[in-house]
Amino acid sequence: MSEKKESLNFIEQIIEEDIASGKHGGRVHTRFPPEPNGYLHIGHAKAICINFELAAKYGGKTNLRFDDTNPITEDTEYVEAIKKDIQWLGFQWEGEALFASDYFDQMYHFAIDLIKKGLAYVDDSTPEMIAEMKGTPTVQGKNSPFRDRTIEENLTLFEGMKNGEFPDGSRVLRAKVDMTSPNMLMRDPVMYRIKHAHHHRTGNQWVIYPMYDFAHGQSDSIEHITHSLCSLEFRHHRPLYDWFIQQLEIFPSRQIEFARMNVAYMITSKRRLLKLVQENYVTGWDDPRMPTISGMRRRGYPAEALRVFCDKVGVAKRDNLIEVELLESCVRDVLNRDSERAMVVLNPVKLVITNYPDGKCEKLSVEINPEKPELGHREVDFSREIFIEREDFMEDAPRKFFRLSPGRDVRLKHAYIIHCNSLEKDEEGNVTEIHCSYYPDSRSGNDTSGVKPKGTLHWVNAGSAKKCIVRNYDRLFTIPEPTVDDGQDFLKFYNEESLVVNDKALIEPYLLRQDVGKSFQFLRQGYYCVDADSNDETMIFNLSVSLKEGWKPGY
RNA sequence: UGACCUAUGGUGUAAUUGGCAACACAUCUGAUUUUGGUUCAGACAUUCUAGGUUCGAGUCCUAGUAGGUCAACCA
Repeated sequence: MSEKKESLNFIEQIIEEDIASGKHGGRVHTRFPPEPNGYLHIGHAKAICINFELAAKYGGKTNLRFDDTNPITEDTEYVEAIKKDIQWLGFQWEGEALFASDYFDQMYHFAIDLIKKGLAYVDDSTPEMIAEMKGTPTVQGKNSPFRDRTIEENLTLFEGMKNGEFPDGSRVLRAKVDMTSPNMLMRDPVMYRIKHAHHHRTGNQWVIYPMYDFAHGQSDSIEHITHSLCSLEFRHHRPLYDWFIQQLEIFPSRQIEFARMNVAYMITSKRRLLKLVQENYVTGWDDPRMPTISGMRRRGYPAEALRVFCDKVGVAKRDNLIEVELLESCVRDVLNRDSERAMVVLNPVKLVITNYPDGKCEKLSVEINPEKPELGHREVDFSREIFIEREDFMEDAPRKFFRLSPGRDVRLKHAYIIHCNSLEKDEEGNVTEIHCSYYPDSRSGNDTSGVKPKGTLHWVNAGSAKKCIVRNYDRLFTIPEPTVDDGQDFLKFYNEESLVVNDKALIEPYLLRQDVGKSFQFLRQGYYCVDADSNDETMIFNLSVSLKEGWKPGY
């Protein structure tokens, strides 16, 4: 057996070094820490895959922990949606879902520890004054006049903060680190602020809430997380993350930063996604155009495709912009393998087979999925009148056009080879009907005609065709990076044609009453899934991704 | 007027740690095909720049250049 050396990403290298050195007894424990203030998107999908797959690879565990330390933006509605998305992606966290708010009491005592060590103080300065004293990246900060309060006074005031004796914004608890540090985050960061707000889990029990820097690392430590993975923006937080753990003398979780994923034509800013929803540019968080996990699910992207995509994208520390084509390739791959085939005519034109007996109806056998022959066949009606795709016919066709044109032959998929004889047009010159004759000995499966047409067309039987609605989706924005210039006007790059509804498409009856979410390959066109808006009257299909097109008509 | 991070095909990641620059996507050829799909074969790189160390540098050293991040009582 030839051993192929597997290449490791930089996080795996760190983990393997830790295991080799016996750190934490070789244990690997990660966590996915969403804030329940919005829906998960493609960027979260990458973080989820990394955390869960890395832990699984090394026999470890992954916690789901909601980072709910800001009561005014968070809600249980998001908690449930986030859980659903993670499970749909195919992952299960260790035990029950956890919450940073579960540790509020412990964090409070951590803060008291720090005060007692002379490493934290209550600051009465206004937010403006604190910002002023903090300096800028290139100008050192200045010490607060409240920095040298006695431990006893700090203890009393902090307890007063906790007991609700002071109004919002009047005081904060700050860590006493170093106002001259070149790292802004080390300039006496705020640990606790006063917020008389209702928390989605602790209700009105608390009026002080810890800041991210005094909650995240502490939660990691409490859960004995070994490798705390986050995105690059948190690089500057690491010295503070380590400082708190060191001063508190608690379990030393380690923060490791990786580059978050950017995908062309997509945005992952929660604020901007919310704006798209609120201003009705999309129909909701799960609009199939949204880069949210729920949106992609409704779009018909299989969870497996998302996982494969995240794996292929890799993990590194440099800024990146992934082409959507890679995502679409992953989606096609899974859908090609798994989805049933069906014939749907999106833009119908009638075709009459003049030498086919009127009133005759044949049951033709069609394969369900050529990639899975074991699935067998089903039957489709064929008769004298059918519909074909308008784009599959051209009166004056170039030589490279392999479809139907007067005088040319073409194969009807699963049926007969036909020869085009004539056509009818309306006053405006639109083709209204195409007349063909068929070769009776060319039936699919036992073709003895010897005719070798260049192309094969999909079709639907006129007598049994049903109308449906097809929602064709395209990228949400017209340029790859709609937020590059950092203007709020990313909306000017909104793609007005990101949704085109087609209500004249014709399906074969087989497609009626299929399960919501089920994917089909509409032969020669693309992958579509059944939308939840479908009902007994009308099926609604969402375009997941089109088939690759090897030939583009030049008109 | 700083600190930190990052630089490898069009895109994204590799390169057994100093030994023939690899894989995937995209693009372009060609073969196969009753889906112009799938599948198969092939093509596509001054490793940011300039010096240096070395038999040998994507990898090590020096100096540049470019991009990113940091000044919420958000996470």
